[in-house]
Amino acid sequence: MNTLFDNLPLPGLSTTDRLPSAVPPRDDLSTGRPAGDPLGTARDDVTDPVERARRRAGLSAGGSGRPDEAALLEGLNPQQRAAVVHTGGPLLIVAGAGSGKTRVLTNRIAHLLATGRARPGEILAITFTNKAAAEMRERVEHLVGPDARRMWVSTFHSACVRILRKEHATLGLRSSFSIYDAADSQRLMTLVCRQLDLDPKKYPPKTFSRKVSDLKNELVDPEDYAATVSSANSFDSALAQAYTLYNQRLRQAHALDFDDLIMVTVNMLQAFPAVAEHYRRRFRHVLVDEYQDTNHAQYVLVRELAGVDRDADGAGDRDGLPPAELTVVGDADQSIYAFRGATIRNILEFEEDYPSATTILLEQNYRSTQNILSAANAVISRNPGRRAKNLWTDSGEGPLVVGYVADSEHEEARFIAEEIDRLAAADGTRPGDVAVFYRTNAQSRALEEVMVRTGIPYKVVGGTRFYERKEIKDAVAYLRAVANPDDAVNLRRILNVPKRGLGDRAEAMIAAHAERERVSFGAAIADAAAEPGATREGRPVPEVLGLATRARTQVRAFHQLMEDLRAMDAAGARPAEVLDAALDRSGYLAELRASEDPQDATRVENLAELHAVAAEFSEQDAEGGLGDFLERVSLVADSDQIPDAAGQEAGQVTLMTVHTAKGLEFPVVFVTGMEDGTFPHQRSLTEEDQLSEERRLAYVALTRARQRLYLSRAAVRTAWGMPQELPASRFLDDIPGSLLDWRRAESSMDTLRGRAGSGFRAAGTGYRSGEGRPDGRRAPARSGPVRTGKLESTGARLGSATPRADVPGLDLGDKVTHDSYGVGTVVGLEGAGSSAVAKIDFGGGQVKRLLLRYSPVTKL
DNA sequence: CTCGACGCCATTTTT
DNA sequence: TGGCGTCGAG
Repeated sequence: MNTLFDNLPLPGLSTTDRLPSAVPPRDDLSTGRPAGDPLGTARDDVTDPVERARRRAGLSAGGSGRPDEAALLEGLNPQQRAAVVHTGGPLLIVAGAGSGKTRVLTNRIAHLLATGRARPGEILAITFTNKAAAEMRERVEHLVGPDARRMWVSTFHSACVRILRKEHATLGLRSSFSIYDAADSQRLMTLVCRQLDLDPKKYPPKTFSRKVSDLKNELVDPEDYAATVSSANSFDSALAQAYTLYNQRLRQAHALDFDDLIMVTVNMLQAFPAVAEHYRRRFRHVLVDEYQDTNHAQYVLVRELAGVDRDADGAGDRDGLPPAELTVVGDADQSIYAFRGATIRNILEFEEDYPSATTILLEQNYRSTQNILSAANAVISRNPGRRAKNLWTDSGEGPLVVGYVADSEHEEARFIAEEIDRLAAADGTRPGDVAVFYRTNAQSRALEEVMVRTGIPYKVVGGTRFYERKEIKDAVAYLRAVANPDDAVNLRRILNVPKRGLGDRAEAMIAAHAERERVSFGAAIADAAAEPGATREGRPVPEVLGLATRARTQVRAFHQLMEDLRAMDAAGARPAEVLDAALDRSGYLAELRASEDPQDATRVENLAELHAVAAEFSEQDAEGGLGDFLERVSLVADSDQIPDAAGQEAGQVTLMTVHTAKGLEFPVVFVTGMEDGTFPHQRSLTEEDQLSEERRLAYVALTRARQRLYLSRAAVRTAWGMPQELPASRFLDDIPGSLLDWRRAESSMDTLRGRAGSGFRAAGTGYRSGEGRPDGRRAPARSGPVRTGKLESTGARLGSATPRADVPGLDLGDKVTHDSYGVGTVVGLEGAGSSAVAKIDFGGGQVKRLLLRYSPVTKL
């Protein structure tokens, strides 16, 4: 990913002579609050022409003597160059996979600075991951020197946190507000639902939590939502209620969830024009990476920060500011986060949103061989309604894409391991050059087993993440509760962790007290801990009812612990010290250590790891308090532990999901599980939108490969303990046969049957790998490498008696029987072939939409 | 209040 | 298949 860039000759960029010596030194640690100086006048006031000239001179000093601006354009193709130098109106850079977009973005920023068109403090560059942000910052810094530190290069979320921390008073939030991740939010939602007496079966908190997230991404607040809901719909009105209460609870806890970070910032900017103006004056250049993954809230945020495209609507602006220069970079074909609210329309309709926009297409790929690109293009080109784009490369054909059909996931894994060994022997491919992708985390198991067995060093990226581990969440909950005494969710989490005899009952009493007295849960704990008859601010502390003496003693101890920890924090203890004290004095660590469970040993190690992170944090930022550390923990999470180290330095094969792989590249890539039902995922098969997203996902997967690409599938995959036979992925069908080198084109079963086939076994047949089919014969369906068109292999599995591979010719009104739903009537038919769907009324109000391909439906 | 048993349910997830 | 949450018995 960085090779292009690293090889670029950069004359005259020794960073030492970059800074005009006239500029007084300033502590770079103070960048946390640079916005007090919106125009950056205190430091880089370069309105002085002399100073400006000096800066330019500094930039072009030394080396080849060529102006630095030229160096920034060196080695770029015409489109890239145009993107770097573009001036003025909004700019959309449509950057295909591997087209050097990061380089363009960084060079563009450097160019802005080099030409004096922008000062570092005026730049806001937004990425989606902390890693991408760090990388960009580093690269720009490398180009233009330490001045670059004054830029804001961050994720949407951390930029918002930075703004919100500064403006917390405006919002009535304490500055150490808590940030709830998805798990915290869900916990809170569970509490809320329970309080509302909602039946968790009918109204699952998990679903509610997700819906609320969706609503926030759409900037729909509880009142808005309640207004749209008809009282007739019990689900929606329950949701509206829950949303309202959930938000109240958040506010009481001085907490924001992830989605709030964006939404609240947007709301604030809209509600307080002066605040908005402040940031607009500051950020004269707004650059957004991965624009295709922005959701509506982020889209609006960008508009608020950059200002609308007034050239177009001619509307006067209140603050008399022209809009900032907006640059967005993205690739609609790589949008794979729609399920989380990302909307591809943001990039597709950028030109409508910003009528004066310029669009630049980057289509030359510097990453992959032509065969790999052709395969990827073939897959993505099937997506409907897509803006045509064709990636090309001049780096040669390269080897064919290798295909492999295994009998089972174990066989698939074995093939991969053998191939890795073979490549190592043949051309010295190192494990670190290799990545293995899969659609879902569960698929890593078989791969890992083989890696362990064959001794290939490997590393699984993703999965249960460090900060999502229970013990880490517990420890962090202590810290959060220390920093924010009102944080109900985290207090409740640790109230009885480790066990201190404060169970549901005690918790409920405290919660009831908080409700009754209209105080926070934390305050209620304080009340419960108070001596009988104690007073606070002249008034008697209200008694917490229903709390047994025993429980009261425990609450007191707990409260004392928390207060002591808070005192430590207030006295300036480092986060690591507070963490130490919390784990130690609570008995948490002791409990783990005493445990026999080997899992608990790893938990202790994980906590040690967290401690190390905290210690390291203080080394980097000696002034950083608990709040700063928590912010880091909440937002940075472990994205940096994952990536670059993965491939390069360590000689380990990288195992990860395709989602995780986005933005990375490897010389050798194995994409596994190329089966309909695995990739594309089962649940996306019936919805066109979702299928399109799967296809984009496949596109992302394929375009990660530089030299060699392997696509493999398993004829039988065991999911949830049940072996299932799965047909080849339709994405394989999309790839022209001429690009593929099938090492093994059919499964043993296909061979046994005498025909290649995507055969469907009868529902309920306990097939096990290696076992022959009892019935032997099957209707022909797909063939392996060379497919003769798409046969209608939509075999609804028919009862175990007479399997057929074609669709039962269903018509409206036909009577059918389904293995689990029983007898029903066909009331609707949609689609054809492999995506044929029938609507079947099974009586009793049960109308099901069934994908015939997978449903055990038999015509009667 | 705690612990064990049972039953349910299972994508992807930058922040 | 396994992880989690809810239920009943001590």
